Amino acid sequence: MTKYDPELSLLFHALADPTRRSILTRLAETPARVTDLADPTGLRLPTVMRHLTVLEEAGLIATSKDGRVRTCAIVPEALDPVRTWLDEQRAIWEARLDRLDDYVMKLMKERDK
Amino acid sequence: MTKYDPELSLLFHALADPTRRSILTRLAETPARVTDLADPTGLRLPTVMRHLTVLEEAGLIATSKDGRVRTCAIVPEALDPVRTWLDEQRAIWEARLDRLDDYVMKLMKERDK
DNA sequence: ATCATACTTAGTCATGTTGCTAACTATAGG
DNA sequence: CCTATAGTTAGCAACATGACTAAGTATGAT
Repeated sequence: MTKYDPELSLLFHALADPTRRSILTRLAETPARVTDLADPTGLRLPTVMRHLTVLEEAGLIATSKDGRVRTCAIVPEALDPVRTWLDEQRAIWEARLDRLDDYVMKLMKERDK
Repeated sequence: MTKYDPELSLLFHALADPTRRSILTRLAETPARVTDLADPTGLRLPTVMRHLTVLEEAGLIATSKDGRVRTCAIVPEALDPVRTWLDEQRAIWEARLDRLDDYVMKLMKERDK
């Protein structure tokens, strides 16, 4: 299932940037305005805006504008597909672990040669 | 903790590509040679090699060369940091869920206006 | 020794990403 | 009305990414 999943790609890509992860962590505390989010990053507003767009397109945050202020908040369930994929992988990987174990060990040793 | 984590960035970035995810899934079944991995992707060898390098640098796979054949295998524990980060986030996010819930709902509605 | 196999390396190309500045729009406050 | 605030848009530069071809190296088979 989910052979080629654009949603996962969007999510993983959004999470691959440290600035975006820090924004998410910040938003986990409380919703915030764009300026509030930009401040601790040391980046300019347009740059942060772009990061917010990426996060929003991945579904990780939702934003709304009230007057001239845009407020951003996390969408907690957005991480579900990631967690699901991870669980699926772990299931498969662990099922094969027995017969892979020796193999991997051998490879690891060889890799460090 | 892990304010700015290059390891997480490497992992998430490696997982953001569907081809790389399909390679991982394929490797979950059994170790495989580079050619075996390239075949189902429809991509050329050098392209697949690059993907393998990304996966290896992220620590997701280990490879070794025996004669002229390079064999690749998954490194199951490589996903641990991802899982840990996800769990951390969920913990924070869910802790704030009560007071965020109304807020998010409002934002979601507004977003779809 | 010769030849096919299995990568590997080098170099190109188009596109995407991340940062910036400058200039613009829209709203709140005095 | 005027001005500061909050965001937005446009456009640029530097570098990264993902694909390719062409040519090289190393190894197994005959």
